[in-house]
Amino acid sequence: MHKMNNKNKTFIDKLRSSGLRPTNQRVEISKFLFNRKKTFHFTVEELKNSMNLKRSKKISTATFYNTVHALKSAGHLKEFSLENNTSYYDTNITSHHHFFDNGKVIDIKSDKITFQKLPEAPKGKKIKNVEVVIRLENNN
Amino acid sequence: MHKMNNKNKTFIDKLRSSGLRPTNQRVEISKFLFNRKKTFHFTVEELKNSMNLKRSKKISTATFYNTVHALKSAGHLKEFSLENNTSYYDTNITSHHHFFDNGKVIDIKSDKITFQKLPEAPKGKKIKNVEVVIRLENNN
DNA sequence: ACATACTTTAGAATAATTATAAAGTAGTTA
DNA sequence: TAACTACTTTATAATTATTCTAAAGTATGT
Repeated sequence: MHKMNNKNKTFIDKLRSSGLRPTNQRVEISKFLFNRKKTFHFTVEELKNSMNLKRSKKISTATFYNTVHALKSAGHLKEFSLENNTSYYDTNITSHHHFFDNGKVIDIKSDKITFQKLPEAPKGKKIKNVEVVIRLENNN
Repeated sequence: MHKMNNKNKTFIDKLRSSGLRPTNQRVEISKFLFNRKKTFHFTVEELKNSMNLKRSKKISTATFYNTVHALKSAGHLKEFSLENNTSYYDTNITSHHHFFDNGKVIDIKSDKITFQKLPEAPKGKKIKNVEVVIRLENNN
């Protein structure tokens, strides 16, 4: 039994609140995802490659998928899709919006977009969230 | 050489302007997609199944994908993605928005949503389009 | 230490999509 | 029409992202 430092605390909490025991692999993934100043956008494949590159003992694909899924289901990651049949995840789970620029994703803070008019939800339904995607192209 | 009726004209034009010769298969697909009053949302798999169900001679998967792609590239179809790694297409190519309700898609006319505030595009970029997705959930 | 339950992993399975290459069809030209 | 060329269709293989499976490993409570 070793002492746990504060840095790791947060990641471990996210794992626990996702119903996951904090195993070594999961702690490393969680640390990699959340131990950063800026929002991080990634696909599971990208995450796996960048983490495994520097490791002698690789973490398996299934573990990456399982961990990312659990974190997402618990609300610690946000999922979104581009037009390439791949799931992207965002460590910024606060309500916000995105610029899409040729596959590159840039966050837009929620307060940068406000609505003058929004439609009513159909009867029996209510609005869960509103997401705006602003597609960019080059000036010429 | 047979006379072409007006109904077919539109579909054939869409094919030609997509760089596709109007073969039988393509004309039938184009007709199926565009000969309808309401906007049509579909995946290639759904399109294939619903068209091939009533046919003795099936149209191949590759032809569906090729035709849909060309129509999309030419701007006759709009592509969008949900969180299930499948491409959806929309015969409504005018700028508009969507409700997503458990995988079901409902169009929102462009004028139903207006903005009070929108961010500037990053330098060197300009805004190509703005798309809003309103996710729904059941009341209570 | 034991038992039970949860994890990891490699590899198989699946689903959506794209690529390939052979056979078919259309359009053009002589 | 005959011949030629270019474009199409198709079945099938290949690819990519993801999920499933089952065996071996690890953790936690008693």
